Amino acid sequence: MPELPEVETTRRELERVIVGRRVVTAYVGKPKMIVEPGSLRLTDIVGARFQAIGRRAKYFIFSFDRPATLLVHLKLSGQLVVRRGDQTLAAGGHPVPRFDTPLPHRATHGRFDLDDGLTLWMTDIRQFGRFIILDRSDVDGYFADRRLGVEPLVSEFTVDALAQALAPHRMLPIKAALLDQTNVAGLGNIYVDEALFASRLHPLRAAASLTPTELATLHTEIRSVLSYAIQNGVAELPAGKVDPDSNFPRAHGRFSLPCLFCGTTMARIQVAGRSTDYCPTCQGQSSTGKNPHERVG
DNA sequence: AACTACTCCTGGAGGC
DNA sequence: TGCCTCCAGGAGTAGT
Repeated sequence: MPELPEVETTRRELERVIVGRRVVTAYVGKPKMIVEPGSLRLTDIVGARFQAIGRRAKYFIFSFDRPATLLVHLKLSGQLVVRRGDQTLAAGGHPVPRFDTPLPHRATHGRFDLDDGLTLWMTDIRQFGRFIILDRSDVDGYFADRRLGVEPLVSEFTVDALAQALAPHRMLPIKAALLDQTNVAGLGNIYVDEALFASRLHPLRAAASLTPTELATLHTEIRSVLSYAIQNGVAELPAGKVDPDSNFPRAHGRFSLPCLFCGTTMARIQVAGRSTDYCPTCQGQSSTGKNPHERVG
């Protein structure tokens, strides 16, 4: 499920390959996947040249040498692949179907032929992904309308910013608060579990109840987990389960497996309608800020 | 304002 | 083998 690290690593791959290329054809087979809030249409990017590929939260921002701008959201199961013939030049997102699958796949819904023989394919088993066409000047407003929170990897994301975002949520579980894109933008189910595990925080702790020490730890671990994933390969769990011998992800997908720190069997609960894996020992309800590992060894 | 429940989809897994 | 049910989850919306 593409979260911030998957979108960011994919963005970098795409940027390397398609910036400077010109769009020859733009086709999206499912009308419901096209969002055109203004006067611009998908066809308005035909003939345009890619200038830059940006990212905000889990949105790709494709900028061109004209005002028409394309946002892409992969939601749960979208993937982007750039091919020249059978050769894959860039790929990212949900790994099903496999990135080397012959395209178009029956779940391929977007096809953008570029000059230089390249094609950008969008495949999405669940059809939740979206192509959003906006005027360049309306992009900031689009995100503002969604009240997207701070980006966790920019300097504006401080401990204080995190504290302010969580403060209104007196009853909401910290897990639910971190999934809410208006608080922090870009985290999803996997990396919230990872950040809470690394921070030794129980997912049901009330968001506004964190001590200053816990907030500082959570702030550090959110950045650490995201940065690690971007640097070392992303956490995709095609079958919803992690490889038992892998040490990443360390929490999500490890339900019923031993905690990598203390050996306790990892538990799974539902929080905000999402499967949430955590260690009952390391992430106890204690709000003392004491690290359970100091006792476990 | 804060929070919950539901919706969109389909493939894969597990039960019998 | 073959049904059937359940599960996975980002984000928008409606309702409490």
